[in-house]
Amino acid sequence: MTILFADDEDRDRGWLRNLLEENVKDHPLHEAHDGQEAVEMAIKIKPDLVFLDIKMPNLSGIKAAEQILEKLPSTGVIMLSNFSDEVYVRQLWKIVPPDGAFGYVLKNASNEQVVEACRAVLSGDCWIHPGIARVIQRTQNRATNLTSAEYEALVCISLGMTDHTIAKRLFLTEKAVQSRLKSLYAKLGIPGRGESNETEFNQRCRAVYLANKRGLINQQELDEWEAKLGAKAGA
Amino acid sequence: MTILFADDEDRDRGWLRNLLEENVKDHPLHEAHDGQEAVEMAIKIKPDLVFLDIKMPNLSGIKAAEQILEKLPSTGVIMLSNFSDEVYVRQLWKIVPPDGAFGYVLKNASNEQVVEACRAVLSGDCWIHPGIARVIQRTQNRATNLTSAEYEALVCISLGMTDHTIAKRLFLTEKAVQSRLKSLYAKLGIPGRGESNETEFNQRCRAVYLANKRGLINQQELDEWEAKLGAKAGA
DNA sequence: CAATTGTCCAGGGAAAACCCCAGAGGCGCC
DNA sequence: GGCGCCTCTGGGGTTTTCCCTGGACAATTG
Repeated sequence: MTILFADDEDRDRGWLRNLLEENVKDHPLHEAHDGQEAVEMAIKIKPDLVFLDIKMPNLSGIKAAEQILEKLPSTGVIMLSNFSDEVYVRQLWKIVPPDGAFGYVLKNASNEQVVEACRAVLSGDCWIHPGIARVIQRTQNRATNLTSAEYEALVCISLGMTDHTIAKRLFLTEKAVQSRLKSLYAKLGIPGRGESNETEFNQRCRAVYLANKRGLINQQELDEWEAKLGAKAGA
Repeated sequence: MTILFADDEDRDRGWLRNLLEENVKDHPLHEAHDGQEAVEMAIKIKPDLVFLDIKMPNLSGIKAAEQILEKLPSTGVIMLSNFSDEVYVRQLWKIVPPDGAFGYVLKNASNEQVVEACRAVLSGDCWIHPGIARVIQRTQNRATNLTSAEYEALVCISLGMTDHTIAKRLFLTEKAVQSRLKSLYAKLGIPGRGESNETEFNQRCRAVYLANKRGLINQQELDEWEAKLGAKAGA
């Protein structure tokens, strides 16, 4: 029962170490300081359980988890996050094997909750922080869950692209782009021009605002997309 | 030399207490758990130094600082923040008396840095975290520093309002709104339609993206504005 | 005082965003 | 097979946003 945990913040790492030493005894503990290191160490020591901070330099916790699960699918993974962002839940959902055990705990969790999550995952169960229960629900709700096409469009307008630019980048017609946007607006519940007698919105900006508010996107994610799409454009 | 510190997170509060006990000896320490409590305690015990987390329930650290400085202008204030958001620096700049001592430290600061900031403020100096030096610079640069009119416009489009809606809310003509937006775009360095041969942007959304990226605005701030402006609209 | 800067306002024009309608192909599911 | 869902497509429209030029006023600054 080996445990690996990765976090770039000294303070959080210390907290986690103390916590695990006291409460989950007799497990060898290993520390990593970023995502890259976590992956390398995991492959070497083949831990049963991995704690990963989401926000880490070099390699995000999500991507680290992806690589680790690729090589060692039976590893238990517990994500640590400061935020209840839906983006991450989305991504995690994709990379975790259907029968895999994983946990998602927010950093403001109590010590007991972390221990609980730890025990659950070690015994093959999942543990989801109460604070993101509703987020999980939303990702499984038909009416509000975005398709990947809609999500792509959302990212693009969030970066400030025009319909025309999006069409070029994604190899679509402008009509297709507008079609995606239309259904995106509908799913986010943004009233159209005719509807809703008083409040008038610029749907494009409103969509960005709501998406941010719901944690569908966040600045870090967008910056990565910007780098990706920008590079494609330059070529 | 009394010290008061306020933070809603148990973990951070414990960290701060230990740190101060060990390094800044012989000062009575007082804890508050939110902004409101911090203000009340400050008025009672009249501390020489106050640590305030920016993100707190009931009353934000900024607002708490404002109220404390109103009653006790000679209090030294050190803000603790997770982020290097320009919004907060903007706001802090306004409420701190010109000759007041204050500090701004990010939460990922080392223990030494916190002690250093503490000592500086106690002896009447300011201490600004290295990570936000450039942000401070920008707030004082003519070409990039937004006027309050431009900032208002920025907030409004970030919330997803149309020109027309903004005009109504702010009691302006649409032309005036567009005028504000135009200079906002210019200051953010967003190329217009004709310029910049290839890259085409939807300036409105692009402005929101860049403003978020630079920390001019953030979700929490926007939510507060939304509540404020929404209420005004309902009346 | 003059010069600068920020703000507001105007008209007219081009482009982008959004609206409604409808249809067709692909996909998985019962 | 029939059904629903997602997606792209088309035509033909309205509204909004953005552009340009230009003027007026107040406050600040040299």
